[in-house]
Amino acid sequence: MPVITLPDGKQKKFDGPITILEIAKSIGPGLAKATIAGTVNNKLIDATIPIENDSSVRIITSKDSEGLEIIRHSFAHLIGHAVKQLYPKAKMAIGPVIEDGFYYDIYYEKPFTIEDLELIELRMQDLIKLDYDIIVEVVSSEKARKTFIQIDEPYKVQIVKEIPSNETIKLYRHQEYTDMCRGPHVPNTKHLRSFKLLKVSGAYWRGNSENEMLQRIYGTAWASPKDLKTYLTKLEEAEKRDHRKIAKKMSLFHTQEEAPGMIFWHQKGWVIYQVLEQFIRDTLNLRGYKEIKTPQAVDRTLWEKSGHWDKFKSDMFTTTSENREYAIKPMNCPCHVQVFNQGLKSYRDLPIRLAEFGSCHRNEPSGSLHGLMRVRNFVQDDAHIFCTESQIQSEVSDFIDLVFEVYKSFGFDSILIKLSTRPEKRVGNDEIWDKSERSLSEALDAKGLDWDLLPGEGAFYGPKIEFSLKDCLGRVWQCGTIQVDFSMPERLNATYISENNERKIPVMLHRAILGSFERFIGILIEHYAGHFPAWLAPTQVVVMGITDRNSPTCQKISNQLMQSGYRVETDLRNEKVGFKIREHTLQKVPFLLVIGDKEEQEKNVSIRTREGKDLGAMSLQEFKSILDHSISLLGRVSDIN
RNA sequence: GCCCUUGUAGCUCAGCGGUAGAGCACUCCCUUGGUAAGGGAGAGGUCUCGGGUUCAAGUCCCGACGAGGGCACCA
Repeated sequence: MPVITLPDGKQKKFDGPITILEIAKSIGPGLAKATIAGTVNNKLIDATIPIENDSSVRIITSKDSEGLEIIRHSFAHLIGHAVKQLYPKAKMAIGPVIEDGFYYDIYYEKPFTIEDLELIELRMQDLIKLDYDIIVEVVSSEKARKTFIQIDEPYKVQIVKEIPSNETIKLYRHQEYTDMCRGPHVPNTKHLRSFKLLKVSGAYWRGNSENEMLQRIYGTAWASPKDLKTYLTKLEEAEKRDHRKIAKKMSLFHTQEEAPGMIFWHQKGWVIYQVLEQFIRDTLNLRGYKEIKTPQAVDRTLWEKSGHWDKFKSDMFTTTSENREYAIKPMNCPCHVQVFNQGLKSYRDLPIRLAEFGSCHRNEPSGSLHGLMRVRNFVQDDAHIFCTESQIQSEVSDFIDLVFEVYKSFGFDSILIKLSTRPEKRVGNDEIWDKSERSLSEALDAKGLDWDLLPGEGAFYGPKIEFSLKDCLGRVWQCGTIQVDFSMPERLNATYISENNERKIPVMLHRAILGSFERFIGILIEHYAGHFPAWLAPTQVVVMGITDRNSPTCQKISNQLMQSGYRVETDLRNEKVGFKIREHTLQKVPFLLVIGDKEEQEKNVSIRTREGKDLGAMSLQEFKSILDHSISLLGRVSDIN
């Protein structure tokens, strides 16, 4: 005789075991219709599993976030149902929920094509329309094992094997199709309405590249057709922001076959790059960093000493000369230690902060290359801080402030922070790792920041904090980082003289704010959709005339602006002003300056913004102050779109 | 690196066995026009590269390279 307590505190008494669905029915038919699952004492449960004891219960519909997740999970099963009908020989592996959707990994002898995907989607739609009940069955792991052996699902058998044998397993029956899941799932396919299969791709079984490759079908699903449409529109919009497309239209850079993963910067892209570099240089100079420059290619013996040769040999580009082997540097730190090692250092000299805009090459796997986001040649806003152990925390703390300040200058407010700790392949003893990891987490906590722990994801020489930004597609890109390194200074014989006149080994902090300029510019292109704030805009002003008569004046005004240090173009082409306005607006130039007879007479310039706003006529002096103001805002503008 | 898709004019794309096509851009001519495309003419391609099938190959097959989407990797 369970007593059921509802979220509003109301209690209901039932004569015997009762299901979520039945409780919902007792409240009202509308609710019953919308019921997807429930929670019993805050634990998720299927709508059709009987509750025996007194419990507090919550009913879940598609309006709850758990509800949407359950819907997506059930859609994954529905892929299974459809696929097994169409391709009986397919073997189902795993089908989890992911952000905005779900996928299913499947083994099948032939690769699925786009046409297969359409067929599967159509079959799913047919199955949904049957409004069939999904039957959940709680069984022993032995029974589950036998079931999957019987229907010849080897991947499921493997998964069952890894579940402790005393645990029960839930089987979900979709008519003739049987799947297995922690659940819960929707009780009927009538809850599955708004979805779309998006793509097929390869994926390793268990995410391990040693294993066979399965085929992954991705889909998205939502509580309503409206939500689905909103999401699909968002995807389209995001695609328009793709930095590779925008960069082509704006002529920022290109790549070509002969140099995969390396960037040919065009003038306009290079302007952005240089403005960024100077901005970081100025910022670092104010904070006691000393900029240096070190060699591109260094003898392999240095990389052997630093430990890179051992761990990353195949990822480095090498070259030989006169029987000596060199590696093109994949990072700057070993060279920075060489600079530190010149001359005897005292504890009084520490911390020493050496910065370099160092060009690095890494032979990244071909399949990982992606526009500016993942390249083989990149430049970091790199620096290494040599300090004592007692200085670590304050250096880390200052750096975190710096990162947030710099990101703010670009208008980034959602920053993800992750702390990565010791990996399996590493140098240095556990005591050192304990100390390093603690110093990072304490610095973060002292600032009251939210962060995620990534166990085992640290660099081989030390733990790290990573700062990541999200791009328009929701992909997360790591930018800033700070890494504690107790090992490399020792390996490369860095020392300083302590207060007690002893030789001691400094701690080294590897750190970057933007990460690579390439990636950061990629993120900026997508973030601004090409509408760079005036500070970064490759061309800040275009001066154009109405007729040929106005050309000399245009030229004069352009020259004046250029002499004041602005980035200016002059458009004297034999085209109508509307045509020129259109072109430069599409090129996202922030300010368009129009000169006609009227302006010439009144010694004015007419201003139009790329947003289409007419600022009217004004003196050149007035315009300059508008431009100065716009530039001084940096990227701290919320209305850039 | 692995799986799938893909590579035609400067760009975006059509053509899918029978001697290369469109729009935009480009060049020239006309037009001097007041805030998102004025008009006309012309030029432009070893169809990524290398093999093969065929009387005949952008078109079909194999391979290489690049690109796209994932997976794996990311010091």
